[in-house]
Amino acid sequence: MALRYALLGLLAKNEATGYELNHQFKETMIYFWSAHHTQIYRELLKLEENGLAQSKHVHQTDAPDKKIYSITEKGREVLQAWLLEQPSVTPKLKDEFLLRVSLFQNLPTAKAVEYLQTSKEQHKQGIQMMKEWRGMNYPDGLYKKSDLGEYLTSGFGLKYMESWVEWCDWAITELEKRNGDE
Amino acid sequence: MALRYALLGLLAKNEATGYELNHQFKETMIYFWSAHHTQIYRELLKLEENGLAQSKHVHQTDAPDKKIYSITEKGREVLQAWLLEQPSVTPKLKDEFLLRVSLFQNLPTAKAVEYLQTSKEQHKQGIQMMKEWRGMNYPDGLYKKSDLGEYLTSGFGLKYMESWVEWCDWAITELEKRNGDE
DNA sequence: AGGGTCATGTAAGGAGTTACATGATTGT
DNA sequence: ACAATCATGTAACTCCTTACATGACCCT
Repeated sequence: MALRYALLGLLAKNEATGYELNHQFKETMIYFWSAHHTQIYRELLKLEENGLAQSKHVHQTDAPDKKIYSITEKGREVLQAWLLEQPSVTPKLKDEFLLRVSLFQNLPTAKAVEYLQTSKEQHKQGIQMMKEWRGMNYPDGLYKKSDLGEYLTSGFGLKYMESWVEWCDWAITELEKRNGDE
Repeated sequence: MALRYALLGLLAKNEATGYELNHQFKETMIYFWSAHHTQIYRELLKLEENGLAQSKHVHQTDAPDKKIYSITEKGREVLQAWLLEQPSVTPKLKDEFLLRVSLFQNLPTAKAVEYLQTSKEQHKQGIQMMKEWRGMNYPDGLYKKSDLGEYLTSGFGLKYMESWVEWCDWAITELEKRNGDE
């Protein structure tokens, strides 16, 4: 059900096409949600069926036609109700990289260190990109009220990546300490 | 497919029943993977079908009968091969709480702050529990080679929760700064 | 000439969740 | 008396992923 509310949340800000919503997902939600475009398009059809969103068909000559979705009053109410519900306690993360890390005793140390180093570099790049994005979107730390959630979660994303990098450094040190006794 | 390797990884350490594997998941993998017992039992049946694990039935009088699974040579090979594959770049986290946070502009500030405070307390308790668990399992920071992965990922879990708490503090401050202009 | 962007979808299959089912023993 | 622990599963359902499909325009 969460995808439904993620889409309603984005539509509560601005009307958008499925294509745009897909990009917004990738841009601002990577650190806590993800969805394929196929899933987004199907969920949008359901939103419309249930009267939570409505669409208007727009004909274009220079590009394929598109459907612009907007949230309905009922959609806003449903979103509100969900937000006021008691959130469940479970975090429920799924990270395949950490799953691999949990099995590092089955790999040669050098290979494990290599994995960590690659991941560290990727996250360092992510930090760089996030900083630029935030600098662009919130100059001088200022943001619109409607961007509050995005501001807070992008702050989380940054912190998450920073602590990931620190953890990589720690883990590499730990691996190198043990190097030799395998 | 990842669940399959998670189970093979646990079985590579020790033979275990589905019931035990379910508990091991909850104890040591919460910060990067999760699975319901129903899924685990189904996957174990498949592992056996594919010759990656084998089971022996054990009759008990004081408790229900059980099936002890152990990894086969083929299972170890398949696990090895997966570990050596290039890990994919995508993190693919799903966190319903952060999804709610991303929509905080639709909630009264007081409610948003309350959510953050509750989450902060939960994570502080998690840190406490994790520290005790690590103190018990790795006295003086020492661990067995076979626990390397667990040692590294539990270190990650600790760091993750700590940075979560820090982020909550920051987010609460940000919310309180804006309080009044809604 | 080839790749990227815009734009929307269907179909098939795999992964994950929820409800149901059983039943003895142990602890509060 | 009631809840938790041990122990395993089926069935129905929803959610998510991957492959396939179309086609014009723009940039290098």
